[in-house]
Amino acid sequence: MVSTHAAAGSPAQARRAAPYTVVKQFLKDGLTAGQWPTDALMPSEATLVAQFGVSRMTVNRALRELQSEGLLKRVQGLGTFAAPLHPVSSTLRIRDLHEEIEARGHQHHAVVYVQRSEKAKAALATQLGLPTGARVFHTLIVHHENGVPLQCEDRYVNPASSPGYLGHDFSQTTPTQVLFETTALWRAQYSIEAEPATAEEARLLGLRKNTACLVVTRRTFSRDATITLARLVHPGARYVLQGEFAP
Amino acid sequence: MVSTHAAAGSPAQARRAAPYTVVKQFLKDGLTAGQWPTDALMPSEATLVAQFGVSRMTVNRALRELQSEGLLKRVQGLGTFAAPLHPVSSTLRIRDLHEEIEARGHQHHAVVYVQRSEKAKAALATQLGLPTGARVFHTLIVHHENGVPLQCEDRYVNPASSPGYLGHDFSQTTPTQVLFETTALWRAQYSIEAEPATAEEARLLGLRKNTACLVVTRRTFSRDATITLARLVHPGARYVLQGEFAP
DNA sequence: TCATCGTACTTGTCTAGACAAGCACGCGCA
DNA sequence: TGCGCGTGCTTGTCTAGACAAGTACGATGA
Repeated sequence: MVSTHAAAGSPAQARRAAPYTVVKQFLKDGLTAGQWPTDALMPSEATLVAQFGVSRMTVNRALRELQSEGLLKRVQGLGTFAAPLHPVSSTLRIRDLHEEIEARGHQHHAVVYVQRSEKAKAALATQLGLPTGARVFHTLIVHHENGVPLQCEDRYVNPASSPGYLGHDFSQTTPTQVLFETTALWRAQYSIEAEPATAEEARLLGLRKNTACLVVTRRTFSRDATITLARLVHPGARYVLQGEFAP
Repeated sequence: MVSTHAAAGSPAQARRAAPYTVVKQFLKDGLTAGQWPTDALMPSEATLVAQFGVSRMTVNRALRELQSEGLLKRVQGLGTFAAPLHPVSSTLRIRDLHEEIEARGHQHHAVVYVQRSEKAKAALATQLGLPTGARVFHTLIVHHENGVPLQCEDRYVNPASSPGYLGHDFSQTTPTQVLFETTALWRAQYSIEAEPATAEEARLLGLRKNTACLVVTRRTFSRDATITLARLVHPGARYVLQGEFAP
């Protein structure tokens, strides 16, 4: 095949779409149009090569990317199949609060209530993977957006992971930032639930007791150890997690 | 370079890792070990080609995949840079409730309280992209896990998107499944917040009024129109959204 | 009848080389 | 001094061909 790669088209024209994106778009369009229902056999690489007049590597890249985006399933020796078009599962993005407030163009400030070393009780020690009674760092900070309390951050940190943790001024920087810069973050677990505010949380956030709150519990791990355990309490009426997806 | 592709190694041995995965792992390890701090210049493709003795396409694939995983930033003409190692933002998976319950090996059943066509009030019509007073389908269903009410699903459906919606028996199948099979799902928006249960919700879920609930609001779109608007209310004490990420 | 082998088709991966395009920097010129 | 252009580095993409490996299925033989 002669290389048609070089030229063509008026130079002032918008640049030609890369061939692999053309193939991707073709398949994507067909999928969203219902041309290939779930588990239908898609055209083989050889077919697409012939159809678009490109090399197999190009077609392969298009298919591989669509697979990694979850739109296709590929089985060696069998073929390529249409994946269930997002079985209503989806993903939700969780951002750092400081970032989020700044991104809204609002002002963030933090009030530190607790910043000390404590002896861990049994339950806490277990969660951090430490022996009962081991010393852990504890901070309790309330974050405000434009002066309104938005999050109560109750955090325990494994001293082994971040020995200098307590030395920071958390009215100027956030624990998240500190931990992020001083530890090798490796894995995190989240859970989100609704709970009534405890008496203390209600006081700190300026709420009535038992107000519905959105509670995010986050555990963060380095390769070997638990770095930190955080309980983030948000007034339900003021805080919303939002997400979106598209195939 | 002579092709070393063919042979080597005892045949009974575990198959050699693909070269691109070797390069990927090398870079991943260095990143998590802190060898390249955020925004550090990573080795160029040419360097890695020389270092690993593979072709540029192979190195390129490794780098491209790491970029799509968010671990690297690449700028044409400049180089490859270490991305901030997940700036604590992460993603949370949202699954279909029916799937989720079955996956736990539990029994799911649903009680239908409302299943009819209604005239949309102004606010609702706007959200569905319809004129005020247009007819919309309305279902109100409570889902149980092993007999315990777990979710109250209040859903409005655009008749244009799924004309046969009301014809289904929702004690046997879920609206999610029906809509998924009959419409071309294209995009969805989520929001998650904590709210006290309304009187009606409390009654349906067997809760005291004002109990903290986790409320997921989901809007789903086809390419052109809004398909459905759903309000999913979960008792805070019984339902937890969980997620995890790793680089 | 049933097990086994070969074949055709599929995806998985790699190679060596090529041209395009974006960026930084330094040299030369006005 | 200050502007512009060339040069060298980088990534972005494509090609044609190759071998590997997994699957299905029909043909062959016991």
